Amino acid sequence: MSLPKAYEHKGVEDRWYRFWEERGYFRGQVNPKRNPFSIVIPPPNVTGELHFGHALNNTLQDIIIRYKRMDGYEACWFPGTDHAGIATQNVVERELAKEGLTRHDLGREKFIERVWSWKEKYGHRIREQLKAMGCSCDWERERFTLDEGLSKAVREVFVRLYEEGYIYQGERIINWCPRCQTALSDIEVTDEESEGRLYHIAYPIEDSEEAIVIATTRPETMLADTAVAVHPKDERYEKLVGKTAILPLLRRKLPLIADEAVDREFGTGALKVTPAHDAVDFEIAQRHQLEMINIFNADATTNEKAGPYQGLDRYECRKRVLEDLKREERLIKEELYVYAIGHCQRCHTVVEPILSKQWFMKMTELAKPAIQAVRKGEIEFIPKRWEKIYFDWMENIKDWCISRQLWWGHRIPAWHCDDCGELTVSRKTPKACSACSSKNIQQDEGVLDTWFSSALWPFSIMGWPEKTPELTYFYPTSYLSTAPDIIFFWVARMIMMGLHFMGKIPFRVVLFHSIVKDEKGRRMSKSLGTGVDPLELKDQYGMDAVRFTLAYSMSQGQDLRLSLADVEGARKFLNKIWNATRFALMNLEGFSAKGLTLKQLPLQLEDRWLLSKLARTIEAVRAHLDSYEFNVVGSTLYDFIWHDFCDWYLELIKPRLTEGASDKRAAQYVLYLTLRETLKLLHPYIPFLTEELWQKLPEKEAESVMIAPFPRSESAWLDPEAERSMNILQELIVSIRTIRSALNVPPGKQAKVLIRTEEPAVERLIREHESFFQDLAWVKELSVGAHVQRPKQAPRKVLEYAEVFVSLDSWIDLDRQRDQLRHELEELRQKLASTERQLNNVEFLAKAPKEIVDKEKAKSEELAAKVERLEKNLELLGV
RNA sequence: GGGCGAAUAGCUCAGCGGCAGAGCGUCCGCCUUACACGCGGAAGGUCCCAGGUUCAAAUCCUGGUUCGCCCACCA
Repeated sequence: MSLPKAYEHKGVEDRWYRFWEERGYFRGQVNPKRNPFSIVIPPPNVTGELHFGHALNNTLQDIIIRYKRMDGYEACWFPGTDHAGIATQNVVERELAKEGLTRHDLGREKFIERVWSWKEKYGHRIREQLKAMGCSCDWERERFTLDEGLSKAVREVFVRLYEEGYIYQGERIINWCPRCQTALSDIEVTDEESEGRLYHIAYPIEDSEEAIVIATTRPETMLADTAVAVHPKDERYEKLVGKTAILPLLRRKLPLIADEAVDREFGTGALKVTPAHDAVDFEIAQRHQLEMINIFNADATTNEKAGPYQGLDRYECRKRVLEDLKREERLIKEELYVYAIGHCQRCHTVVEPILSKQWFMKMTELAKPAIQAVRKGEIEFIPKRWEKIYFDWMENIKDWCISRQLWWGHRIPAWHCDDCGELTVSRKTPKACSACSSKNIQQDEGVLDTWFSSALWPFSIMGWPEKTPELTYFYPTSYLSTAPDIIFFWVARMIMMGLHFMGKIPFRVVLFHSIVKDEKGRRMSKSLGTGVDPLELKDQYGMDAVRFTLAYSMSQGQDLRLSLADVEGARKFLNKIWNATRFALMNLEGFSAKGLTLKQLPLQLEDRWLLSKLARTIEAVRAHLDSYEFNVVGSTLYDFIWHDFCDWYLELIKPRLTEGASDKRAAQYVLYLTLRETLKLLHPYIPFLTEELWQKLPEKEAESVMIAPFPRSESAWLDPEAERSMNILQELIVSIRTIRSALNVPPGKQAKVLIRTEEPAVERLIREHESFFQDLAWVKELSVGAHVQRPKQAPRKVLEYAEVFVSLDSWIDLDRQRDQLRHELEELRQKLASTERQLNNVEFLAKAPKEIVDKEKAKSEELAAKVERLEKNLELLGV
């Protein structure tokens, strides 16, 4: 069997995905014999395409679920998608617009059919993309938030919360998007700073020459004013309170009232009260029983209440109002003014606060146990600082506007009676009004906020409200991985709903992953044109490379800047693994590990050293996976494989792999063992390549690496003595290489090396491993001992326990050697000075722990010795 | 207005009380038969600034500077 010299991912990845899927490895079953480990996927929007945020998030989930699956848990990753109310409806409306149609042209039923067919057509794309990324989801458990089962859960929750008094209908100021033509919740509105104007308008006082000047950024809303308010303690306006102002243009009489909500510092200290178009004004109006006038239609054009201004777009209306105010000389002043203005999260239209009858959920009581669950540590947030953000929001939580004037979504299960006006809220479509038995009932036109169903995801996906075995076994889930920007939208609400309906937290750990940015530090976004399709990179570099890069580059609490150079680096790492395996396989032909144990084999120093390193690597990988430090796991594996395994071990054992070498089998066994364990350690990160290579192993532990047991660190492998010895040999070899390189000696040129050491153990170690020096430092002749004399003008390197000389006769580059020594000496002197400063410090000697002081002393002695020897050396060179 | 995060090698970033690290880039030398997608070596740092705590600070505290992100009903 001969493999190509370079790893080619194309064709490999998808083949193995099919292999796993066909064998059912992704399935998670209720299995009392094992401990469950479950994850629910943050459901992507059906209409969406996966971007790098998804790629990162799902890679991290897949790493964890693969790790736990290999480690003996009954692992189950529940996948699915979200119907994404507004987003999806907008997409389909845009499609219709291309045909010159609106949803109203189709009507509700036809429109929803259209969205469903869109969903059927494109909804599977997410699944295909996740598969392409290697995600080991249990596809037989895939759900969609508008599925029959999940819709049932939604109705059940709505009805129960209504009956319990948490859900109510009310007339409130809500955020209205005139483009989407629906109410929004507070968190669906994003404030953006924008430059506007602050207009000062004079409202005359009835029966007086006086006027009161108010300031506003939205002058058109004056048409809906029903009062003017000042602060009760504002002396400037004391005598005006109780009088009547006249609304310019419309000449409506407005009471002048006093209310604490007015800020005396702002503008003129007088506030126009517009109860139907401002939340603060609405509250003032309630306190003073003011009239409430709504001047806007659903599309933010003015209605009949705007009088002569009826039928205008809100900005056109603003323009006309301002012109007329100018004409009437009521516009006193206008100034440039930068202020935050709310925009629709989905379409970026400026949101209009409008008084409207909507459905709300009372949150304060629901939030309490959810706060406790995190405070008591039942749910852990990583990084921890998100807990504070969660607490701040939850402790000041407002009622949640859950109704939307959309067509795509869960229809609100409430029916209004035309006869008695009462509401019937019911799980099933009622035949008659529950209050008066009238048959003239109409279902509420609205649907629920898309996040309403997402909040139930961790248990609705497992079949709730039925009492399924899955719920008993897999709930609560073990781990949630998500983007920090949906902590309020989703995470907080899942915790509240989970506690309320299941009586248990929905997950034990929440990892808020990094935000993925592009190379210039911009947030990846399709609308900004900075989005890159993860699958394009899969094509170019292979998904394994992309996965490794993402996991390796993430860092808890930090943004991740995705760099193509890093992906390229990961690809090279894969190639390195490919070639190391190729080398191993070439040398394992005919080898069988059957019946072999480490104990009976003549292990060499390098074998014991590598096994010790392997044991530490396994330990570190497990520990850092358990704490979700994916980057540390990545660098641990990278260092072990590239540096310990390839650079040192493979090079050291090459001579032993030749025919007839006496300890060949020991090397083969360690090689085989390390390769096998390493492939398993790597598998969660780079599932495709590891499977490809696993299948080529001479003796497979399992038919797939995916179901092989995750490595456990063997304490018997730990060998501190071997590590110390190898360190010394490595240091000596590097010293020789450094000298050679400094003198421009090509590797082909063999050198004579002398090592002076006064430590017998070091001397013995060197003698026993002379071949290391020949193979790795191209040494021809090696003399070692306490009485080794430095050959004339031989360049040297000073170590703690030895001095290394390289005798190179004719081709010594003296200048180079001298520069190098000077540089080194300077560094050493600085270090020595700093340690001496420490040791002359009485307080350091008195207060620092003994081992630190001892370490410092030893260091100082070594440095002093080195400096002295170097100085002598330089003298000899005639400096 | 409040809160949070970042600032470390030319670039991208780890490290977060006890000898300043990696990858990429740069420079020098190598086709040493697993890998030139490679091997060996090297250069390169006021750890943003100013104070403080400590025997000891890149790391902890205070205050700044610059950048980024959240939250908030000054119309």
